[in-house]
Amino acid sequence: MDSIDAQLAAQIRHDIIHGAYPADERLSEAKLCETHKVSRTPVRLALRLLEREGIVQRGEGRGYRIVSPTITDIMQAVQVRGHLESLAARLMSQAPERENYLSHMAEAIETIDGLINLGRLDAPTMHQMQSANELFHTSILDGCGNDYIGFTCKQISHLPMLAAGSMVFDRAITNSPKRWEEGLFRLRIGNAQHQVIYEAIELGDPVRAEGMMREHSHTMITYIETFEKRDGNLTVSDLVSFSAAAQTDMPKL
Amino acid sequence: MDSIDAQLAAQIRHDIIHGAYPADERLSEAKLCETHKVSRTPVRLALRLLEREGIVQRGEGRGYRIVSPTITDIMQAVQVRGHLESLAARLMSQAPERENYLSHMAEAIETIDGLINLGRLDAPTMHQMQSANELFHTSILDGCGNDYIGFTCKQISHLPMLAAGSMVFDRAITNSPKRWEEGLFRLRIGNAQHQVIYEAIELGDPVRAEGMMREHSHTMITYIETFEKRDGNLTVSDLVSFSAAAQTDMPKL
DNA sequence: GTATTGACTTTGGGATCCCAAAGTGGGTGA
DNA sequence: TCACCCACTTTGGGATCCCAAAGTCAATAC
Repeated sequence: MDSIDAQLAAQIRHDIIHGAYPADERLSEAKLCETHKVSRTPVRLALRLLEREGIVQRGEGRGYRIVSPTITDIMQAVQVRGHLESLAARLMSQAPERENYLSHMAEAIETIDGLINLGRLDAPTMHQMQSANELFHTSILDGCGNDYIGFTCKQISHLPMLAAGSMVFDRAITNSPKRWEEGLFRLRIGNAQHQVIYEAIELGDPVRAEGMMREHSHTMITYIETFEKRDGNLTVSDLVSFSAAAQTDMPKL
Repeated sequence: MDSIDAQLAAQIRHDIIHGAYPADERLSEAKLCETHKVSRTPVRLALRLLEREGIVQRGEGRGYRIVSPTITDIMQAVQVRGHLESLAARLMSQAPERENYLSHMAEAIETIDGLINLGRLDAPTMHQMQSANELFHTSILDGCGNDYIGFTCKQISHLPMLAAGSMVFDRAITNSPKRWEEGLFRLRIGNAQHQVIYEAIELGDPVRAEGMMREHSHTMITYIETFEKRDGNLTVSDLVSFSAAAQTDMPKL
C-alpha cells in the first residue's frame, strides 16, 4: 500500500494528463487539500514529486503552474527511452551474465506469438501481451549489466506510453477487418523484431542488437505518428487509452 | 536562494558521496534534524528528493538506508549520459534550428583552444575551460530539438562527473613534465573531437555526429579507468576532486 | 486621471504536535 | 532455560499552527 502522497501524486498526474485542468492553470496547495480531503503535508510532497517529473513548475511567484505534456513531449520521451534501450541491447549482447535472462526473453516471445495466433485482441489478451512485452524489455534492462539504464528509464516512466514494456494498440482495430489484419500484422512485425534482438544478443552481436532495438523503438513512434495523421489532433488522453499499460497507470483510490 | 530543503539535500548528498556515513548506515529523520538544526519538514522533503535520486532507500522497515554510489555506478551513469548526448548530436545534425546554437559551439571550441595554448592548468583556467565545455555540451542538448534529452540528463546530474559539461582533470598533472604533456594532449584530443562534432552537425552528417560524440563520451570513461588502474582503489570522493565541476556541487551553506 | 504607497489577503515554507505501526526488551510461564 | 507475549520506545506519516514574503486592491496625492 502506497502512502497518501504517492496516491495523491498519481491522482493529480492522472488528472493533468487527462486534461482535467485548463492550460496554464495555477493550482494552490490549499485547493488541492480541499478537493482531495487531505492535509497540506502530503500535498506538498506530491507536488514536489510532480515538480521533479516536470508536470508542474514551481517558482515564478506564488503557486504551481501546470505543464501538461503534449504529444510531442511523449514522442520525444519515447525516443529517449528507445535510445537507452538500444544501448542496453548492445551492452547485453556482450555481457557474460546475459545467460540468466535469455530464457525469460524467449518465454516472452513465445507468449506473444501464442497470443497473436489466438487471433483475439480483447482487453485481457492485450493485457497478457503487454505483460509479456514488459518481461522482454525489462529483461534487457536488467541483464545489460548497466543498472543505470533501467534506473534512468524508471525516472521518466511516469508519462503515458513510457512505462516499461508499454505497447501501442490501435483503438480502431475493431472498426473493420482490414484494420484488424493491420493490427495483427503490426504485432507480428514487433515480435519478429523481438526475435532478431534475442538472437543478436544470444549470439553476441552488438551492432545487430543495437540496430534492431533502435528500429523496434522507432516503430512505436511511427505508429503514434500514423494515428496522429489519421485521427487529426490526437490528445495525450487518447494516447493513454491506446496503451495497454494504461490500467497500471490508474490510481486505485 | 534555494529553500532549506534543497540546501539540506545538497549537504546530505555531499556527505554521502564523500563517505561521511559508514556503509549501510541507517539514518533517521530525528538525527538529521538534530545535526542540521532544522525541523522535520525540510528533512523529509530532502530525504524524498535523495530517495528519488537513488542515494537513499526507504521502506524495508523503519529508517532510510544509505546507498553510496560506487565508481562503477558513476561510470555506468557517464555511459548513459554519453549515449544520450550522442542521440542529441545526431538529432541536432538534422534539426533546422541548429543554426542558432552553432556560434556558441564554435565559441566554446575557440575558448578551450585558447586556454590550452596558454599552457597553464591552474584552478581558474580549468574552471574557465569547464565553463566553455559546459557551453558546448548544453548547446547540443538545447539545440537538438528533443527537450527530453536535456531533461533526462538533468535527472541524473546530481552524481559527481555528471553535471552538464563535467571534465576529468588528472590530479597528478603537476607531478612530472610527462604527466603535464599527457594532460595537455588529452585536452587537445578532446577539443579536436569537439571540432569534428561541430563540423558534422554543421554539415548535417548524423552518422558522423553521433559516432564522434559516442567516442567523445567514451574518452571520459577511458580516463577514469586509467586513473583507477594507476591509483589503485579510486574512491568516489577522489573522482569528485578530479572534476572541475566539483565546485558547483559544493553546497554553499 | 494616474501613479504610488500602504494595508490587507493569499500562499507557501518551516515547526510542532499527534498518532499509528514497527521494533525492542523484559517478564512470566512452560 | 527457552520461548512467547505484553508493554514501552522509536520512528515515520499526517495534521495543524505560525510566519514571512508576495500579491492585490484601494485610497490618497500629484
